[in-house]
Amino acid sequence: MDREVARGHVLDAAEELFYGKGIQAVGMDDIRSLSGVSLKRLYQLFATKDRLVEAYLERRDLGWRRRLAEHVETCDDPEGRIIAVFDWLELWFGEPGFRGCAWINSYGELGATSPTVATQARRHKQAFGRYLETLTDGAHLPRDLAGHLLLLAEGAMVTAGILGAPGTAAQARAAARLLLESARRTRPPAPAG
Amino acid sequence: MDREVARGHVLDAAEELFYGKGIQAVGMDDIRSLSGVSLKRLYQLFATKDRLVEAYLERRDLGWRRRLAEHVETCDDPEGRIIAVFDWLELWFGEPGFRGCAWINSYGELGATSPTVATQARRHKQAFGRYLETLTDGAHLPRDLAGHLLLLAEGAMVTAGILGAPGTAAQARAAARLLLESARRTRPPAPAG
DNA sequence: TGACTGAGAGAACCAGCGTTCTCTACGTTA
DNA sequence: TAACGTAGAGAACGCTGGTTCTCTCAGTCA
Repeated sequence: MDREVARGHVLDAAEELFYGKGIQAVGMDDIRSLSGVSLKRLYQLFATKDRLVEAYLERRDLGWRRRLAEHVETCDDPEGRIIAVFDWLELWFGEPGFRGCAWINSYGELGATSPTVATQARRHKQAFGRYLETLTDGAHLPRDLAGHLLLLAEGAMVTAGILGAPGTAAQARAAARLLLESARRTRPPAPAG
Repeated sequence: MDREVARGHVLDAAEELFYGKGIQAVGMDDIRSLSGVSLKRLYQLFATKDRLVEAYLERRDLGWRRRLAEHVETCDDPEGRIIAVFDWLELWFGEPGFRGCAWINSYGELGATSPTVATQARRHKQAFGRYLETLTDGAHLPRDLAGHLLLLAEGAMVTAGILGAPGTAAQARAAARLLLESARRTRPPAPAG
């Protein structure tokens, strides 16, 4: 089996298990069973469990942000794009197996003891925050708004994860609309021409 | 040593260690060392680690909500009380050893495998949400606002915990003010008399 | 005084798990 | 065909940690 193919299988298994059950609840043996990659090979690909966790979080970060961006880019209106973030959250929350934000969960589990996990969580949230800033910049709205939207989105992820309330994303979107209107009122769009 | 005194010492140790390092990173032996209560006594007080975790989360829930309510009640103005929630978050975030929300962290760590922890986290968040509803009811503002404020507060806890950004609570408070104004505009206070 | 109860200290037991090692078998090349 | 390198299966190792057991001792009551 090709090295890259094996790597992909291992990361697929890691993502399913780590996200679904938590990192410490999953043993390297479980990864082996689900991926079909032998322990020996597994340790050739990832020297320690910590490295596997890091690779899992890195790959998921790229995928998560790509999926979000792809959805947002289906919308042409700069302000609509901001709202589209919350539409995408709603889609995500509704996916089978949704269990909250992988980075929030990992950070809660290992943030205090694993610098690797703490760093990955911080990077992911910073990247998401910067992405929201590109959206508010694109709509000529103040960056304060991006900060507020970040809080709403994070709160929605947590609340949807713990409470599983079905209307959480819609609630966040409604709040986002109100904040967007407030921001538009204080800083109207650049004059045409 | 009196039973209740020993129980208090154990829970003090549990709270310090579980909150600071995560639940799975702390062994019963660590609890014994810090509390000064022997393992035998410890297991007489809490039959299993799971029961100790439950008692820790229950006691912390009562203390956390009491401290919040005490701060909020220093303010007489119904709308000011709503803002006071975010003032209190700012105080909390600034405390030494702050490491995010104990329930969000516990849920991330054990929510998928421990019904005890999942239940405690859900209960705590529901109680906090209901408390916010009493505040919006008291200010004659719609309950939608309470839901939005919950998302902001949860998002602030997560963001302050992971990013440690010092301005997070102030940002959440600013967003809360905007949402409160929006809500007041659509549903003005009940007519006097 | 002498059996009994309860407490503390710490060893012991047992299971889980990260990591490594052994054994076997198969494909490749001279 | 025969030596060799590599891979897989799974046992083994060592450590951690939840839980229980043992031993000792102080205090109590007949």
